[in-house]
Amino acid sequence: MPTRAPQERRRRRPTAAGVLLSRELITETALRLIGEHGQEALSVRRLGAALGCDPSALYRYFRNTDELLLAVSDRIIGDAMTGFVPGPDWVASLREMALRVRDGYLAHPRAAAMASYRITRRENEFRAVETGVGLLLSAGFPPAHAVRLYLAFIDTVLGHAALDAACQALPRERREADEQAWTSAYRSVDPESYPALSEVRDELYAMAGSSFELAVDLLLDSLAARAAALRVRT
Amino acid sequence: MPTRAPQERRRRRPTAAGVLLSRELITETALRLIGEHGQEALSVRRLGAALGCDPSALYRYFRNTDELLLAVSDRIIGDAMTGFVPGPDWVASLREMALRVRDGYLAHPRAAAMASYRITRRENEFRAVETGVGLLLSAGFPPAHAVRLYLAFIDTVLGHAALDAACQALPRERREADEQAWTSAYRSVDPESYPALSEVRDELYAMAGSSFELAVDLLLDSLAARAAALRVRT
DNA sequence: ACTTTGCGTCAATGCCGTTGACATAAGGCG
DNA sequence: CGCCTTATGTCAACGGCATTGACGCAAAGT
Repeated sequence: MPTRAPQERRRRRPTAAGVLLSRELITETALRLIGEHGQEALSVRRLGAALGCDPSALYRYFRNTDELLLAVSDRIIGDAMTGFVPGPDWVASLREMALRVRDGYLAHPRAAAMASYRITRRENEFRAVETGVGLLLSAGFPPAHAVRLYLAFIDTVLGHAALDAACQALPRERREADEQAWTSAYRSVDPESYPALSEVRDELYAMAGSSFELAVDLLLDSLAARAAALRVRT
Repeated sequence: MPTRAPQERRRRRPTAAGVLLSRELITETALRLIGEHGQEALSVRRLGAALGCDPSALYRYFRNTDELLLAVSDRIIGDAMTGFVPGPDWVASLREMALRVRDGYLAHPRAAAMASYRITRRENEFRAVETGVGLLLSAGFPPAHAVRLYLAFIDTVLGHAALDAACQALPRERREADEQAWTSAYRSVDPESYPALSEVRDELYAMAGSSFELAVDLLLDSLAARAAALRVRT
């Protein structure tokens, strides 16, 4: 396996522009490109241009763009969770965990959009599950409940994060068109056919935003209520 | 109605292959293509081939591929919601709506991934929003709350549906490997490093399933609690 | 110093969405 | 019935995309 050897490269050769390529440098540059110029800035050709090398040189380091994006995703997850330590308040801790995951995804929307539903089964994921389940156990839930509730929690977080990231990853004009729909198309519906929509027409602008925090808070409220009910019963 | 009503076409002309094009036929064929061969099977050129017409003919019906995608997306919503009539119990009605949307997306797993986060601005989506917001208004929420809570609700539903659909769309062996991970890799972690995981090891198999219904029920519990609190306060 | 070979470069392939010019037949109108 | 307008299918072309195979140079290992 000449190209994707995980071990240190033995031969290194500067590009025409004098750059020394490496997997790290490539993933970093890809992240930077996405962050600076939006999602459509990431193509093999543009990445090559940004790195000062021929586009095809990247194939010495990644089998294809999918593998490159997975490498980028790995890095995102790691970045998001580093430094997180759960506190004594399990609800607040789960909340912070949710926000961290969301922020990590939103920082790199395009990569996130395609990575959210892929299970990495790596160190970082182990630690996240351990942390989340541990928090629910500390809340007093029995193991069977803790596992199921954690799944509901993390899927809600991931689902919302993926949705938000996917919106963010849309080309600017499409995203703006989608958002404007709530203050134009939706505002001017026929009151006869759509009475509820008409009644809330002055609030519809809120539909353009993200519901992430509200949804997480609603979910955590439910978890807190169930934990409290448990404590009363026992 | 601002639904950009594409008024009935007056002139119709068969393609070289003898097909009469229409928005309906095109969206149907697109949906079928995606379902049969994955979302990368959907390109203007392939769609043209499947329809027996020149690719550029499609631009007589849709301004670009994005608009076509929105039409496909709206059709999924329509299929999911046809025949749904909200009952007097708003919680039960929202629950049924959630399940219907989930099933609609699962019926087209590959299309769901690319459609879940878009705002179609079309009739079926109008009706769905009308229904959902109407239910929340009937629960006693003021307009501003109804809109925000509906967004949290539908995003939770769509987020979960997209996750489930994305898993469904994975190649069989990969999906089974992912599911088995919860009964193998995760079960055998080091108890010292991962105490919580070890404590729940006999329940981890549940992580392989979907948390959709539990998550929806948790959310609806929260909504019901807030509605009750509202009623007490007033 | 000599050989080996990793890897950057070049050129080419075959996709993709989209556009503008063109041709033709459908349908209104007299 | 025949003309005229125009909707709409077709064709050719453009520029961008990911990916590949051949090539040759220089770095590593001896």
